[in-house]
Amino acid sequence: MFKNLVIVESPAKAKTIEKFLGKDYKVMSSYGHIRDLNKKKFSIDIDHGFAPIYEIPDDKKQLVAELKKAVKSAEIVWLASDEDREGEAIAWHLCEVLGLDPATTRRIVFHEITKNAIEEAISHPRAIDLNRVDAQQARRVLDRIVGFELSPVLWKKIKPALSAGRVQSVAVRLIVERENEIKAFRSESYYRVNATFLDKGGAPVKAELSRRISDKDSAVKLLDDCAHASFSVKSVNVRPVTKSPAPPFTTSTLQQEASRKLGFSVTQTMMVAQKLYEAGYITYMRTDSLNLSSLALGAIASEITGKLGERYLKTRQYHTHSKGAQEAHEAIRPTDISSSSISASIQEQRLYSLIWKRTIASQMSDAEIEKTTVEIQPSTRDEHFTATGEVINFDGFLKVYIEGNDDDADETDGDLLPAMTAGDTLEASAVTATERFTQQPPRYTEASLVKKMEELGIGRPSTYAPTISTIQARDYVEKGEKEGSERKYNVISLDGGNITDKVKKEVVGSEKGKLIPTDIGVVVNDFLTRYFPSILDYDFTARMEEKFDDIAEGNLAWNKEIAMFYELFHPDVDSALNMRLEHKVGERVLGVDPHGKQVSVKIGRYGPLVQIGDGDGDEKPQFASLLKGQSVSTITLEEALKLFEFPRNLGTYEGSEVTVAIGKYGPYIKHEGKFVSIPKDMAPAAITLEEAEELIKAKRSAESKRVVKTFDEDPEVQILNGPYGPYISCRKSNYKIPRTVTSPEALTIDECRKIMEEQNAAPKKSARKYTKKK
DNA sequence: CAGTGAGCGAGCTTCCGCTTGACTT
Repeated sequence: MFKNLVIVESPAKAKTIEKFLGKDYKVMSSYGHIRDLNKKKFSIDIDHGFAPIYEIPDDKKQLVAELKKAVKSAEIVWLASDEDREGEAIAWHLCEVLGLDPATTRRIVFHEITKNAIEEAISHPRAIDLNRVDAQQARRVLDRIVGFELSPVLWKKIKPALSAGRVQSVAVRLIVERENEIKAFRSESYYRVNATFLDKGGAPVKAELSRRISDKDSAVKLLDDCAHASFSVKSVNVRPVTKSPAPPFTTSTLQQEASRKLGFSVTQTMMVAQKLYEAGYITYMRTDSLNLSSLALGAIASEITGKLGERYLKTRQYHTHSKGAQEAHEAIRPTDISSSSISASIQEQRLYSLIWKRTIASQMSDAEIEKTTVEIQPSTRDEHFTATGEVINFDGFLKVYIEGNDDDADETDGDLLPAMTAGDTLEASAVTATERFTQQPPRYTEASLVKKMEELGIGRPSTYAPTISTIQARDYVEKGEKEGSERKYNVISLDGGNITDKVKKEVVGSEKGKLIPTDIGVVVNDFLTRYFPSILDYDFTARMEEKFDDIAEGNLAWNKEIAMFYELFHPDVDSALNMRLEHKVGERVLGVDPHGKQVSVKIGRYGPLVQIGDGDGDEKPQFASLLKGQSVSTITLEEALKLFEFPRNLGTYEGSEVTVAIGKYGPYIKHEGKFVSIPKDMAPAAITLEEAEELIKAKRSAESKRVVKTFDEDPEVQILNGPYGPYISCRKSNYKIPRTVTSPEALTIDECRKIMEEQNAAPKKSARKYTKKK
């Protein structure tokens, strides 16, 4: 028996605040939402005011039972879910399910987990805000309608099991449109001219010409002019600049910075952050707030003054400018700022250190920098050279943390310049014109896509990472694997009066980890933007958010707004479903084959394919899948016809046939009933018998390493090497080697038998379904 | 692991936002 029951969203939070509240309070967690629409059914009663039909999912039933029991034995129930739209709805669902009265149940909120904030919240309970709950219901119902009406259109018109939604479809659109910009981009070359001058004392001054030179002839001419010029200082300009620190982390900026500085994927960042949160090292990691609690501000201030001195402190409160931010939590910060490092896994330490530095820096003074610009005039030309130098007079926050940058800028200013005054003469020791190329727009990375999504207000901190996984799982987008390629460029130098011309090489255009649309992504996007332009509009979410705000204010009725939307949206769905097109969506006719039959490419049930014959006559068409790296939009007739040359017989090796074929998992070589995959960088159409033999040999040697140990006593028991490390195999059954075993190769047959027995005896835990791709 | 894609037919797939498990032979 206890007096008070407090329900929060997160179990880690429950643990923390239970400590603050004392023994009269029991704190439990709802683990997020406890009710939702059915996972598979539409669950919206369109004819009755779009009433949502909620249910408690199976994996929440036990939790709900426990909450019900706790409610019975409590005198007062406090609903302390987050102070945002979803939190309000969670509180309301709790009332509905637990049989509490929304009008009288005490609803409390706190933005920070401190004793003061919690006591303050307890002393100011309010009722549930039903208008805000309605805004959440509108959001939920809208997303269900869009997702569950649009996806089936794609199943019918393009390919089964595809999906569309308010957030994911716009994310895909961003990536497809960026790719289109890149395709339309034509790189141009120009010359950048750098020079090193020497002052009277022989000190070097690095400078760059104030304008770009468009072509090689002009560059040579300029260098020639410089060879016959004298140089003098035209002007010296010194001005102070200040730099301010970046605000503390939100989910989005943490994902970006962990990607730039630690090379983490957004999922990885969130997994590591979750660990840190559960261990009590950091505050909540799914947040859009820049706010730091007053307690935290005080602790950070004393940390800075104590370690670095008063001069480095500048207390700042940041305010978010993000669209749709709901600020239910604090910014992401260490819970104990006096710990600059923690003992945990390497990844956890690195992420923690990043958060610690960013948090400290956000409360530090501006850096004070003196920027010097010197203009250097050649006697033979109108344009001048510019040298810039920086002197840091006071480092401020730079002492601790510098924010990363997405574009790989190759500017280098910040050199120290020798003292110069106008009229000084300088001597040119070297002038170099380097060929450069205008840059195509950069492809999105996971992190830069999150940044863009946040700017547009689509998605929430809890969904950035899952959305990026979804669009990859649906094969709309994939991460680039191509390393960069070599490019040649000219370097023309003037050195000691002679002009020399060299060709250098650089590696550019690496696509590793960049998001690139697939054929399916492109076709789905073209289809959706054409037939559902309003949903795919970048401002759709922002406009809906305004409606939700009005609903939350009590100025609009949620189901009327949904009805208005539905009246416009649903007819578009119907007409898209029923339209008849001459060609399948995304189909492209390449021409005719030698027999005069039509050759076309399109998206089939299993992905992109080529088809010979249009199926009009009696003859059955022929099909072949496109290879990885080939695209519906760029494949030529010739390349398409080559795909029908498989399986290809290469000849014989060790007396048996060697054939090349295209399978479900890509191109492969078949020999004596064994399959050998062909690596991505080899063209299956051009592979030779010799190359195939090499691959077969390589596969055999890998195979021989697979067996770690066999036993004379029992040939059916083997220790094998698998992707997760060594394991025991016996008659098609596999057994995990316990973690306590340090050297599996030393296991005896008896030990193996014991391990197998134990695992056979152990009740097989209800095998969780693993949604494995392919 | 290693084609499958029409001409039968049924049944399945799918959204966004809150939360954490239990799981890797």
